[in-house]
Amino acid sequence: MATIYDVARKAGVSPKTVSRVMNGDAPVNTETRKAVESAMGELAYVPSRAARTMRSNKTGLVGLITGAISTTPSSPESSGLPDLLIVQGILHVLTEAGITLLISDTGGDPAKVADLTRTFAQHRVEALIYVADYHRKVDLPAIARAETLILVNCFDDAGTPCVLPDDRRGQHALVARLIAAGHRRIGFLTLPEDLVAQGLRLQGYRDALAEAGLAYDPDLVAVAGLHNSGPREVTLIGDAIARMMALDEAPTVLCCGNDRMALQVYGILRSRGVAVPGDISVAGFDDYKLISETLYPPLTTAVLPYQAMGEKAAHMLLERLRANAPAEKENGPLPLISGPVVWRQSVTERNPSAQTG
Amino acid sequence: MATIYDVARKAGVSPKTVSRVMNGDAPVNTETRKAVESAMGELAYVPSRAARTMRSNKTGLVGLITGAISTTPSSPESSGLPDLLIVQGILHVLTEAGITLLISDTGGDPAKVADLTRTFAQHRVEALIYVADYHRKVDLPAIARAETLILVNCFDDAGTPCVLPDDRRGQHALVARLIAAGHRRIGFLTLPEDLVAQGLRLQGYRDALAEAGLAYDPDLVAVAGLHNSGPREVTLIGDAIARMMALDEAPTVLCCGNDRMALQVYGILRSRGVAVPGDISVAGFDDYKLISETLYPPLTTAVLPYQAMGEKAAHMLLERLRANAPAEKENGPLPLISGPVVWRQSVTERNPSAQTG
DNA sequence: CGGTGTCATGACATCGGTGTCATAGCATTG
DNA sequence: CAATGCTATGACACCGATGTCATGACACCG
Repeated sequence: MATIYDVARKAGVSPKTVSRVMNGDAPVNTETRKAVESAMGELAYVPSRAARTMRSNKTGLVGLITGAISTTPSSPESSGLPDLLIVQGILHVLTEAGITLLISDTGGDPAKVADLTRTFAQHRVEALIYVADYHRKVDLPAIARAETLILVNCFDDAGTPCVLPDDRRGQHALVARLIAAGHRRIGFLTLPEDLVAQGLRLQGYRDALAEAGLAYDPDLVAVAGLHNSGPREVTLIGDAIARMMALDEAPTVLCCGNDRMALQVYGILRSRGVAVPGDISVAGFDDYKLISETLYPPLTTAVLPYQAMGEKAAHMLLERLRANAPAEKENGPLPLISGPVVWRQSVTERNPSAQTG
Repeated sequence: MATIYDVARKAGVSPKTVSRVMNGDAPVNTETRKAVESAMGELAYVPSRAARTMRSNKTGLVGLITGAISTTPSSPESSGLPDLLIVQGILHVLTEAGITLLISDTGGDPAKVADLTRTFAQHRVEALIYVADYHRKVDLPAIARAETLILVNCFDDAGTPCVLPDDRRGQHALVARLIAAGHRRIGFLTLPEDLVAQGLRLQGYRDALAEAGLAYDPDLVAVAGLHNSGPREVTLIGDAIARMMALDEAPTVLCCGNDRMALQVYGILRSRGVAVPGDISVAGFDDYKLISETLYPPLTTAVLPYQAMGEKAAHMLLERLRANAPAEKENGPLPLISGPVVWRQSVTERNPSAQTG
């Protein structure tokens, strides 16, 4: 591979002049520039980042870790998707900014974090991003010390900067929209109770009810999600639905903890001869398009903006890099990213005047 | 950040000796070694890859590009998932091998490939991987010249090494298994005709029929998939099903082009009062667990082993790197990766003696 | 006891860029 | 015309590792 010396010799100038042509940091005579540029072209010269890094201490690299990072055991709600979508969002923004992403995966083994971090350190990454596969608290090994570090889809006790989904607001918006559509009895089949998202979404649900002056009825709320699909979850959901449908005032719509659960609810309801949305409406959460757009009828759901979270994290990172502010512990409000409600045909409009929202 | 000189000074030795301790490439006195190691520990020394790269010309970096690479327009069957799963597979293997992956995304713009490739070249990546989001032919810009390059989920005319899914074998295995279960009239709702996978899977379908001595009946095959979900696809699939069900000898099972289509088929069948699998069986393709495990009843399907394809590609890469054989055009048989059939409750066993397979 | 081999270590050059400083050439200015 | 300033360029050192070679201290052997 050609070096700056080869180019310099071919163009009949000094290496430093070639450097100046590349970086434009000092005036170069037009003819000299042309000579250098054609020499670079002929030799297919590509400057070496390694050499450049040696002096400038700027690598243009950022490290990203997905998979297990916490030292606490984790409950894998993991479909493996969210973290990948977040990574895509980060990738777009950073690529645009000329930053190259080093990506590693713990493969589920938290013990590997130390190794990966060291590898990143060897490459002198300018910052680290950790992406969790579902909204949760993490317990960071104290390795990623002084470095700029940003957490996505997770948070810790130390106040490390993070980007989180606004589960509460999302559920609130969805339920408010259901109410606007004329629904008053809103069943809620929640995620497992140990998930952070579950508590927040329940709050959002209650917020929306309170805002509309509706009473909170515990009979309409049931923990019905498990961490994985399977016959046990089908039973759990089925029982919850049966209980709710048997109420004096049965729900007119079922909010599900996520789209995956909604998919199960479709099957369960239909196998019992209950039509969606003819007999009862169904709503999800996440907007996994693979499910929400494909279900028949298509699913009304709240967007969990994974891609946007990734983009937000990338922007925060760029800002910090420019400001040269490493790992500033923020005590301001956390950046909570919320997504819109997507209205599809799985929910009936009981109140034709409520087409807004 | 501490350098090898700092460590050497602290330990009272020469930098070269520190280097020897790190690399173990020459004998070092035990006491000297201990002194050096404790100096490294105290200074939290991490060697610089950049400096190391300067002499050795080994970077331990591999570049990966996803998104549009081809200069030909593409039809986006893309749910965005496959490429991500493939990347995960690659990531696991390469991380294990101590190689760090530089990942970029064209964001759908083929024009960016040149930029990305140049960035990778600056980092002196030792190889390039391109990952497509669905099985297709690509038309590579002639940039990634001499370098070791591997294509995943796609192929080109130039004979660049690639890893592809064995669509034909997968469909063959699935249909053979259906036949073993006693099914004789097997409907096939295929993917759009312009997809490479469609032709291969249709061949697999015919292979299995021929092998069992069953006649191929064109009435049982319909192109019913579009590139995206939506009312048009629902209509297409619905019409195809109606036509097949009205045949003198209606199918007892419907094979769908992929799991997403199967999900639609579930909805369409049930909205017409047709029970799955009571009245008719359904099979998919891909084994997107999010769908196949969650559908009610769970979906019988053929695994499209994206993760395994990624792993295979990574292994091929490692082998080439070790052999130092850049971009050898292979003319041997292509590595086609096939996955198993996953048998779930969406297909009835009509022949109780056929529990094998 | 001198020659030879092994062990342990250091001096020095080098990889490919860039920062610093010097300098030659020419124009401008008082 | 001498002093000053700007343009364009090069010489040289340096970033932090490692490859090459030299060397001093022993041990072993005949």
